Amino acid sequence: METEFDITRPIYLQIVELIKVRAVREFYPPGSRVPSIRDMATEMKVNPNTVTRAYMELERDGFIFTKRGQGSFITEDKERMNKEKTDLASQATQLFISNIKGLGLSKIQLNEIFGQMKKELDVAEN
Amino acid sequence: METEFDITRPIYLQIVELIKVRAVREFYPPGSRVPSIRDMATEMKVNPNTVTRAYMELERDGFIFTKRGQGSFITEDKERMNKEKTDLASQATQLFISNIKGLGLSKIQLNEIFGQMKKELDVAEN
Amino acid sequence: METEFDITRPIYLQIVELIKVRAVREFYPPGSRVPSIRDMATEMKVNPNTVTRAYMELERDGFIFTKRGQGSFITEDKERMNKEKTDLASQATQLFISNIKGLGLSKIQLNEIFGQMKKELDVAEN
Amino acid sequence: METEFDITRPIYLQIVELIKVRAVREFYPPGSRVPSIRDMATEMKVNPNTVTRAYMELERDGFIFTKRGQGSFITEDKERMNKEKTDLASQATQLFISNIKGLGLSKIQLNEIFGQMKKELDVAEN
DNA sequence: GTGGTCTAGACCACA
DNA sequence: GTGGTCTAGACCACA
Repeated sequence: METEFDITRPIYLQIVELIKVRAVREFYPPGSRVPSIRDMATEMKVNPNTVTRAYMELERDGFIFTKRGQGSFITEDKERMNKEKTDLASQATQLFISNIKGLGLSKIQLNEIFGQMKKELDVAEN
Repeated sequence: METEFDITRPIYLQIVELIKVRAVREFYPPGSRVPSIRDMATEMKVNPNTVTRAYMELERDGFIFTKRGQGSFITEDKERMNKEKTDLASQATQLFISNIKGLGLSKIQLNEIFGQMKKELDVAEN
Repeated sequence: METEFDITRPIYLQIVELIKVRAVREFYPPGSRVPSIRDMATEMKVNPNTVTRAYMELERDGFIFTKRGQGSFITEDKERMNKEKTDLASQATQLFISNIKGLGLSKIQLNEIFGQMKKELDVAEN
Repeated sequence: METEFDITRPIYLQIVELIKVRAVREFYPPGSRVPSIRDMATEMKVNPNTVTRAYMELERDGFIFTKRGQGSFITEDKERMNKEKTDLASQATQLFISNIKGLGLSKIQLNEIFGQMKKELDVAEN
């Protein structure tokens, strides 16, 4: 099984993204400790090795840093976090555009959609 | 393994959606024949039974109709197709909102995003 | 082989009807659990997939509802059950008519038949 | 495959009944020739041996008689034919009763059914 | 335990 | 060729 529709990606990458989303949303605030590999593996029901790989990726990426014997911590680098936030927003935007493009929606329909988005995201129309 | 990361959905439902997207985008125009179960199974690298299930779902749903011995065809019901288009747009919108919400983006950032979307989707700002 | 004699219908549809008959006759009362897929497959000596298909059909039809991990249950919707009862009666009636029609029975013979039916079905003649 | 619901019976018996129904309805009038084994086998898409067995059954039963080299013919015995007619009517009646019994229909519903039957079978109510 | 999904492969009816 | 049905059997999620 593996098709152009199989949207599964490696589990370790899914964990990488989860950590990023949680950090950006300050569920894991800057400088806070992320769950231990063991705990995360239990939560995710995956093998600890998989979590290890995810944390290695995050560390190489500068998103977390590890203190021997103490655990891993979210970066306190605000620039870094902002970049991540921007990336996530950008990915979401690109995904939306590619999903919507080609549907042949009318401008009226598109404007309705934007209206809804602005309302739900608290962006005042002027 | 079942985690909040596991975004896999049943393959047959992924095929259902693929057909819908292709039809709404008129890659499969109204009334046209969709690939045979065998061909689709080959294309997707899945078992023919899985495709059969997807096609059954689509037929039950009134999205395709089947002529025994001849194949399956996209509905010519314009209302039906419009409803599907609206649904796809709505799903994409909801997904975007849930992805973006909670990132704590500023109004300036959000407006930039809307500007980009409008540009790529050819919606004139006024 | 496909002749006007071949009265076989798909096994899964035969199971669908069996469940309906048993429910209408309250062998499976409203809200009661129907046998598990495995048990029914064993009872019927068919493959579990075939029973699964029958149960899917019944669920789609609103005749049973399924609780994951617990089993499938007969609808408690009385309207639904009454409709089913009426349908079964109607089918039986049509079958009888088509079997009897064209035999060229005399009115006397037909009236004898009705008399027998009324007697066995406890419908008082007046 | 073979369950309590599998209502298939031996093909040769199905052919036996078909011939009887056709004869009683005078599609094959008394004394007329029934199709040759070969023709019937072709019509039914079954093996000639199967038809042979059906015809043997019918002959043993006195329903048809065979003239060497000429074919098989429907009995001209009117008593015999009447008995057959009565049997078919009786079978249909019993089937109807067993289908309807236990459904718990009200007398009103049952009387509606009888009304419909009488109408379709041209039995005047008085 | 329960149902849900999937594969591999067979055989059939229809055209 | 097309879809329809079925078997045998695997593995999974849910409870």
